[in-house]
Amino acid sequence: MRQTSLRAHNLALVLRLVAASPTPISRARIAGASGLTRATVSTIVDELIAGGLVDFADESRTGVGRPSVGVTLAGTRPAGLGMEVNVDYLATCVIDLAGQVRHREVVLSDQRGRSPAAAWEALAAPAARALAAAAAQGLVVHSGAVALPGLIEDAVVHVAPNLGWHRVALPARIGDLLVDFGNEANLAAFGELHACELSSFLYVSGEIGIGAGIVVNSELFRGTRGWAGELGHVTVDPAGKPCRCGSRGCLEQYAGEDAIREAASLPDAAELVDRAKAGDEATLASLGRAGLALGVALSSTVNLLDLPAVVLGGHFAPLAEWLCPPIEAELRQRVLTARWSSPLIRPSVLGAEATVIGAARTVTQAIINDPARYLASIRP
Amino acid sequence: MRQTSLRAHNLALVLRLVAASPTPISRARIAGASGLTRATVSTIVDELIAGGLVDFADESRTGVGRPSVGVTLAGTRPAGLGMEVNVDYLATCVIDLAGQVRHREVVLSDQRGRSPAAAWEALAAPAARALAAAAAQGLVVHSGAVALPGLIEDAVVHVAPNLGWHRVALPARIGDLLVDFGNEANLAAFGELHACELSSFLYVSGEIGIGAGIVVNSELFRGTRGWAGELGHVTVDPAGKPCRCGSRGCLEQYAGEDAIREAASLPDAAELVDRAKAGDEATLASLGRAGLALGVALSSTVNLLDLPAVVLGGHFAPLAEWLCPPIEAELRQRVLTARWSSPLIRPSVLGAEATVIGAARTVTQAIINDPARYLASIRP
DNA sequence: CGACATTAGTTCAATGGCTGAACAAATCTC
DNA sequence: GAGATTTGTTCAGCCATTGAACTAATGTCG
Repeated sequence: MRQTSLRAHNLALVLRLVAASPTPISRARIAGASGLTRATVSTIVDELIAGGLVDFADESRTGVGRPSVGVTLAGTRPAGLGMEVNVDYLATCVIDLAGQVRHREVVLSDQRGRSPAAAWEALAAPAARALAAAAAQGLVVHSGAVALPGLIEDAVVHVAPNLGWHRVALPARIGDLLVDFGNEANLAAFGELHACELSSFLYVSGEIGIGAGIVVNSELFRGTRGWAGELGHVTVDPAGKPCRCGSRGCLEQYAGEDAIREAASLPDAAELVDRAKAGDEATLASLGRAGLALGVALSSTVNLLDLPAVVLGGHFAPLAEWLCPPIEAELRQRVLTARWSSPLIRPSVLGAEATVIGAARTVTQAIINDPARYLASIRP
Repeated sequence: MRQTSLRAHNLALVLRLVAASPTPISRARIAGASGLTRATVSTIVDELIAGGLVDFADESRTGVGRPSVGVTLAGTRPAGLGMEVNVDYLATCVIDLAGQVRHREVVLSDQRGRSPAAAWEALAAPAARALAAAAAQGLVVHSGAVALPGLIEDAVVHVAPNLGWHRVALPARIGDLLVDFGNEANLAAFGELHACELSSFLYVSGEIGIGAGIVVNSELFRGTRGWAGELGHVTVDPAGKPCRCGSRGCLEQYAGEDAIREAASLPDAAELVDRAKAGDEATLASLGRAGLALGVALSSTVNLLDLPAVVLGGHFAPLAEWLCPPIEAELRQRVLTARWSSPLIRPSVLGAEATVIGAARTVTQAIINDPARYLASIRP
């Protein structure tokens, strides 16, 4: 470790404290919380202000002693562009450093059977609109991130079954913007992490397939190659229904959107919530079976990973009312530690927006985690 | 981060490089590998030598240029005492900084129904013998670690079903020695990590129960409270055999030692290997069924955690010959990524010794990870 | 109302630790 | 034996943090 990395570390430390504070925080309090001296904090804050990452707040604290000048995250300079290519829609969003959503758009557009190149082309227009909207608000977008429903490693999609993609090399930029790529469920979990007060949970993403993001102590667990969280292919019944992955009895065959819809004899999954509310027998039975299967798979997951909470996201979120009871019953029975510490189950806070917001958040979070690199990149 | 923590970080960085090198490594090469200057590395090595953590090697490299003086881990000063309290035996071992096993002892002693206090008393004698053996070799034992087959958190055993323990507070010392406590499977995985060349794997511990340790990028994944890895209670068949944990169809009911032995109609599990070698039909069938169940549970685990390898430890290690084929068949079918990257399955290198060695290793590894703290503790 | 307590922020010399260049040491090659 | 090569040391310089003294701005209380 070099000497300059000490400063890099402390820049990150201070910026993290500013980001974690809901209200403007004084340099004196930063010093107290970080263990640094007030002198050091002042020089570091000066550097962050010069780089446009934080700003002084207008109001100052009132009370005994000299009033403090609050420090907040800058609302304008580095923003993040999040994008999502999913089976039947494209989505974009822009968030600022503070995590505020400043622009959002969803374009219904079926990607099944389309080539990756066609998807990039389709994404170009909403991405350009997002950048324009950001510019209109004085935001400078630093870079972008794209969420995809597939297994991604080193800028290659190994497979994205529901898009029909296979071994697709990903572009380094969309337009002029540097972009990164990530798995849909992982990014949704990342988005949810910053929107709810939980710091460890399993985020279950119910889209056409079922994925999951594992968050432990506020960090995403990615596994060796970033492919952790394939909950949809956890075995629920070894001799069960064949799955298109080649296995049998995968969770997806019992709790996937298509499986629930078919078992409820519905032509369109969008009707599920209404039918369930209306008390439709077949729908309720189908949801009960899905909840049971989810309960079995989640129990195994919790036993393996020791997670205190499960967040139901994507299409599962609005169905939580009917899915939670059977899931909870299975967890109570099957989780070894449930007797004295039962896992919490609840719907996602962000719902369908979790994925794009999470993608955009990776951009801003990378800056917050390593401000020195960002500062070096904007003026060498 | 303070200024002194820069030195602390670099002490660890240099010591880690020394520990990672199989042969003595020169200060010049440490400088090259660490990015520090030769000057800095020299002062840091001086400090480590003064603290007794490393030593200069006797021989020096021959070749063009000034011969280098190698640096190695010191073989004497801080050693670790590992202990294991298991269902039917107690074990102790002493390892030095370099990871060499310098003493080992196993005492057959049934702990079922004995109180925790009785277990500590039984452990005192072998622990004292280990300390004496260490002293006779000039080793200074720094502290100890005890492996237990149960769920442990903050020096409390929540439950250790096979020992019959429940909510047991653990002592901070055994004799005069500071001790720490850990889960048997986790510590075995930790031991195996340093004995094999894999850096990411699932260690499956087949004792009376079935546990697992999850290792990702050379780090143990502990979950939120340290209870990750309860593989034995992953559901293999939702409507299957009832388990004493209160659930149904747990892996332990199909692949636990008792389950395999009973299905093979054997009075003693020790005969399993001989019977299998002799080609006994019932034994082979029982092992086949166990392998299948293991395959199902491991497939789900690999899908969730993205692990490239599975190590069969404990009683599974000598049975690997018969367990591997059905496990591999299931993994090929059920692991989503198996088509292009099939997980490796293999028996443990350390076998039954993995757990105690892993426990002892936590002591020495803690010193290697934070030498500054150790140095401060031995002379304030 | 004014002295004092209190809290925030700045200044500056001192310190700890790393760097880089020059140098000394030990070996090999030709 | 001269030169090339590599290792390790010495030392001045630099960078970031520290700690104490100082200034600044407010509230409190007699």
